Amino acid sequence: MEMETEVSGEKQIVVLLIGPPGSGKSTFCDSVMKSSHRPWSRICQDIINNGKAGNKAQCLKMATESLKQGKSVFIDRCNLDREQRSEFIKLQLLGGGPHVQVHAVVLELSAQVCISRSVKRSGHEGNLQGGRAAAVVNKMLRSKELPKLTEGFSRILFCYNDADVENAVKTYTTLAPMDTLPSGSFGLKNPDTRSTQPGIMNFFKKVTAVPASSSIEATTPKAHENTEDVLPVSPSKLGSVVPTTLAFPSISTADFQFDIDKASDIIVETAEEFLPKLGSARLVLVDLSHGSKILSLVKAKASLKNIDSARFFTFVGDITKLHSQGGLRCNVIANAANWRLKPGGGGVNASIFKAAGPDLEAATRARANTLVPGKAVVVPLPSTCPLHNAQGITHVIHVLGPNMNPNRPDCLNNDYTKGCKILREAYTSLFEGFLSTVEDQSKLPKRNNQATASDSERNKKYKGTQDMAIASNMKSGTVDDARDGGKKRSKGWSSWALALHVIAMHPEKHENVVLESSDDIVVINDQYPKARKHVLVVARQENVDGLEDVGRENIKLVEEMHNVGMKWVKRFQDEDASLIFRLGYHSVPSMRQLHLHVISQDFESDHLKNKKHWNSFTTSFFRDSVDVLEEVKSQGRANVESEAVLKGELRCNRCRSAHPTISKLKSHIRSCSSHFPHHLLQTSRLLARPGTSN
DNA sequence: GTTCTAGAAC
DNA sequence: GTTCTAGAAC
Repeated sequence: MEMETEVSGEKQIVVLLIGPPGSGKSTFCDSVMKSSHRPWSRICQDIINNGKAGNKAQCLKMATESLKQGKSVFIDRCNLDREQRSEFIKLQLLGGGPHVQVHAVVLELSAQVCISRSVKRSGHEGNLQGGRAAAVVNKMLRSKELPKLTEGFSRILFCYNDADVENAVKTYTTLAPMDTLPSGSFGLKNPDTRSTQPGIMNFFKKVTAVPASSSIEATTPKAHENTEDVLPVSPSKLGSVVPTTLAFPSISTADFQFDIDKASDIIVETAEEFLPKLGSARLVLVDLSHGSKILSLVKAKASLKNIDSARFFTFVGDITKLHSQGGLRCNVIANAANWRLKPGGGGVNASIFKAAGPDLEAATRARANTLVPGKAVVVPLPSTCPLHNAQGITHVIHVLGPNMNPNRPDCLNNDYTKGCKILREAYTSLFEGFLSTVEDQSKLPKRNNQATASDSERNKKYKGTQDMAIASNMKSGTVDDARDGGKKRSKGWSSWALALHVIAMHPEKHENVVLESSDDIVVINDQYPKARKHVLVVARQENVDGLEDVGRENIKLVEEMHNVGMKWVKRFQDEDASLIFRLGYHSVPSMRQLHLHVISQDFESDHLKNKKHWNSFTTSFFRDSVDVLEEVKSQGRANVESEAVLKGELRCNRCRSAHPTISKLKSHIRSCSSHFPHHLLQTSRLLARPGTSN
C-alpha cells in the first residue's frame, strides 16, 4: 500500500501558538493566513462558540475536522502548560496520520507588552479592565511551562520580540503545501550555562574593567526578558535602584568538608523554594576562586532547573568586597560561622569579622553567644561598621552548617542522612533570616526576633553532642572519604581508566598504537573515535591526570601538547581540506593521564552513542586548548565545567537546535550546514581551512 | 571509557 | 514490537 497516494502528498501541519493573552497569537495567525498558499484553519477558543469563548473539546473537534478536509491548523489558545498541550499533540494520530506534523510557536514577549496589549483590547470589549488583565496575565504566566520536543512536537520556534515574530510569520507564510520545515527546537534563548552566569562572566572579563559604580543592570543577565520577572509588577518597587540582595558563601563545603555535589543540590533546591517568597530580592552564591567546583555545580544545576538567573546566580569574588571590587551590590551577606560566633579560624568567617571590625563582634554578642548547626542568626550592622559604609551591607547573617571534618567540633562522621538534613535546615534558616530583613526594610523600622537565634537549653545540648563527637572521633580514627563516587582519587583508578597511563609510561611497548612519541607526549588514535578524525595527545608526565592537576608549572607541557595537536590538524587537513577541528580537554576526564582531544567536527562515528558522548565534545564541558592555555598562564589554573552539563539537552554543534534523542540529533547534523556559533569562530577555537563553510 | 541488560517510554 | 535510558560490571 502506498500511503502517499491517500492524501495528495500535501504535508499538513498543526501549529500550536503558545503565549499569554496579548502576546499576539491571533495576529500571528491572521498574518500568515492572509498571504499563505496553503489552506489554513484557525481554531480560536475565544470565538469558537458562535463568536463566544468555547472549550478545549470544541477546539479539538474542529481541529480534527479541519485536518480531515486537508487543511493545516493553527491552535489559537494559550497552551501554556504541558497538560493543556498534550491532547492537541495527539491530533497527528487522530486526525491526519503520520504525514501530519505538530509544531509549536512560542511567543515569549515581555509580560508588560502582553499586559498593555490585553488591557487595550479588553478596554474595547469592556471585558477585562486594566488591573484585572494584568492579574490574569500574571497568573497564567506563573503556570507556564516552555514546550519541549519530548512532548511530541517535531518543531519548536521561540520568538522573543517583534522581529522574531515577523520572521516566524514569514517562515509559515512562504511554506508551500508540499514543503516541510526542518525539525528541532529553534531560537531558545539562554540554552547553555554560559549566558546564565553574569557574575562569573563579568568577572572573567576582568572585574577591574567594570566601573565600581556600575548598577545592578551591568551584572544582571539580559535573558530575563522572558516573563519570570512579572511578579514584581507591583510598580511600587520597580523604581528602586537595586533589588535587595543576599550574598552567601557555600556553607560547610570548605573547612567542614561537606560533599559538594550533595551541597550543590541542597543550595539549588532551597534557593528555588525561597525565590517565590522573596519578591524581587536576589540570592547570590559567592566563592573566592575561579575554578570553584561548587559554583560550577550550582550554576549547572540551576540552569537545568530553569531557575531565573537574574534572581539566583553565582559570583566569583571576595564576599567582603563585592561592591568595591566586584561591582555587585548586596545589602545582606551570610557568614559561614563557627559555633562560638567568634572571629578567627580561617576562610569566610575570618575575613568577614576582619573586614567588619569590632562592631560585628559586639552586634553579634548582643544577639547570641553560640549557634547550633542548622541555625542562623541575623545581625544588623551599625552604620559605623566599615562593611556597612564602604560596601553597603546592612546585615550579616551567621549560619552554622553540618561538619564532616573530624578535626572540627561536632563531626558527623560521614552521616550524610543527618548532614543533608542539617545543611538544608541551615540554608532554610539563612533564607528565612534574609526574608525577615527584606520585610523589615519594606515595613517596620526594625525588630527581628526571628526564631533563628539559639536558646540556652539547645546550647547545652549542643555542647553535649559536640563533646561526644570529639570522643568518638578519637576512637574511630581517620575518615575514609567516599567522595568522587569511588571512581578515582582515594583508592586509585579503575583498571579501564588506566589505558592511557599505561601507554604513556611505556610507549615502546605499544608501538602498534602509538602514532608519535617524544619525551613529553605520545599521540594515539582514540580507540573509539567519535568523529572521522579523533586522536589524543597524551602527556607522559606522571601525576598530571586531568585539567584540575594543571598549574603554572605545566605551561610548557600544555603548550607542547597544543603544538603537536595543531601539527596533526594540519596533516589531516592536507589530506582533506574540508575537515574542521577543535582541540580541547574534557573538564573531568574519565581516563587517567592528561590528554588533549584533536577531533573533527563532523562527529560522524558509530562510537558516538549517547548524550554524555555528545555533550562532552559540544558543551562547555569541552575546554578549548587555547582557553586552557590562556587561563593557566593568567590565573594559574584552568576553569572546569561541572559534569552536570553532560546531562543537558542535545543541541546541534552548529545551529544549536535541540533534539530529543541521539539518533534524531545525528540525522540532523548530517545535513546541518549552519555556521558555527560565534564564540567558536574567535581566537582559533575552531580550525578550518580558508574557504571551508563554517 | 565500553558492554550488557532490564525496564521504561514510545 | 522497537527505541532509549540508566545502572552494573568490567
